[in-house]
Amino acid sequence: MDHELLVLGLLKLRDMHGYQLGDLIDKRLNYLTDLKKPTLYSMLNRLQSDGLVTKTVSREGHRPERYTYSLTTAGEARFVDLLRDNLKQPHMLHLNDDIGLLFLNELETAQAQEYLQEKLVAIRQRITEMQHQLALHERDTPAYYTLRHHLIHMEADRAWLDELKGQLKHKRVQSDILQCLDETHADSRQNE
Amino acid sequence: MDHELLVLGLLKLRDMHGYQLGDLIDKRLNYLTDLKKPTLYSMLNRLQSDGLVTKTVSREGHRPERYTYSLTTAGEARFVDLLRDNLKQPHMLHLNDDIGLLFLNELETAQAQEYLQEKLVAIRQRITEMQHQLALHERDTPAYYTLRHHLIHMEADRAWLDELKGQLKHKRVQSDILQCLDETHADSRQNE
DNA sequence: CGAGGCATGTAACGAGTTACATGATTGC
DNA sequence: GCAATCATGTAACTCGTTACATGCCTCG
Repeated sequence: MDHELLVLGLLKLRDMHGYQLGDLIDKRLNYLTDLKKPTLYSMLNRLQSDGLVTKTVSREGHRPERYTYSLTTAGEARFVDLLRDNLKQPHMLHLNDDIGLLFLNELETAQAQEYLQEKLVAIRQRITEMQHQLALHERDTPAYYTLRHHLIHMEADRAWLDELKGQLKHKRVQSDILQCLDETHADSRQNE
Repeated sequence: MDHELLVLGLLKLRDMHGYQLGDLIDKRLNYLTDLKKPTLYSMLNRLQSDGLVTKTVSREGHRPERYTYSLTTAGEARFVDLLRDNLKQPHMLHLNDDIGLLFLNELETAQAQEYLQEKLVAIRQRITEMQHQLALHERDTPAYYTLRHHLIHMEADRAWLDELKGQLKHKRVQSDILQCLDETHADSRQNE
């Protein structure tokens, strides 16, 4: 539902046509999500049949037709609902990096280190890019907030990778993911 | 593909049947992802028809049948491929919280503060829970790594929310999300 | 004149969710 | 005896992706 919140919110700030909306999300808000254009277009159609937005055709010269969308009253109400939920809810954050991390000891230490180093370099670069982007915005604007929030998380990641790099050198870790399986049924019966 | 990595990786550590796998993910690895059982079952079937795992039936007493899965050689190769990609790639992290953050000024300051406070309380609680979970694991084990990584991010979030709370009090922010729209086409023509 | 941007889609597909079905066993 | 747990699924659905289609405009 967060994509819906995004689209309704942007339309609340200003009426827009689909392509404009899509470009904005692709080019300026790509750090928030990566909603693709076809998904967006079909969502706009759904929002319209749900009565949350209205569509008006317009054409400038001989350029392609534009369908400009505006929020209806129902759309505004829906927006507020979604916003409230989004702000209250502590979104469960699922970091896909962690899944690889879980199997780190299935690889040679040297290999793992090489891969993680690659990731670290890429993250450092992203951080720099984002810092430049952040510099373009005034303090205490919404875009500033989200960029800063993002940056904080990326820096947390970088710090983490630095820490991990150091620890990997020293010891060979052993897996304990499955320990619970043994514990759980240890008293009742043997598993496998 | 990360779910596939997870399942293959767990099966590499130990042969398991579907329910066992599902329970492990639900109860011990819920901070990593929230793969549901039906999804898991259908994935296991797909992995089997792709020749990455094999299935063997077993029954203990009159309990329901179990289908125990093991990695094939192809499965192991696939696992290593996925693991390499996962470790190298700096996953783009899309924080859904940020979408709400973007529209913070569409709400009364007091309201926004109330909602964010609610989120903050929930996050603090999660941090405590996770600290307890972390205490159960030895240092330098894979589970320890992932839990610690997670904790780092949640603490980053908490710090961020504390910072934001302070800043919201002072000033009324104004939206600058759309500034780029005006800029981009300012020279060519008027938008809307 | 060709590449790339503007503007909107369709079609086929895949991954994931919820709700439901089944049937046995265990624990209170 | 009733609820929860064990164990495996099916069916219908939503969301999202990729690849493709169309056609006009602008810039070099």
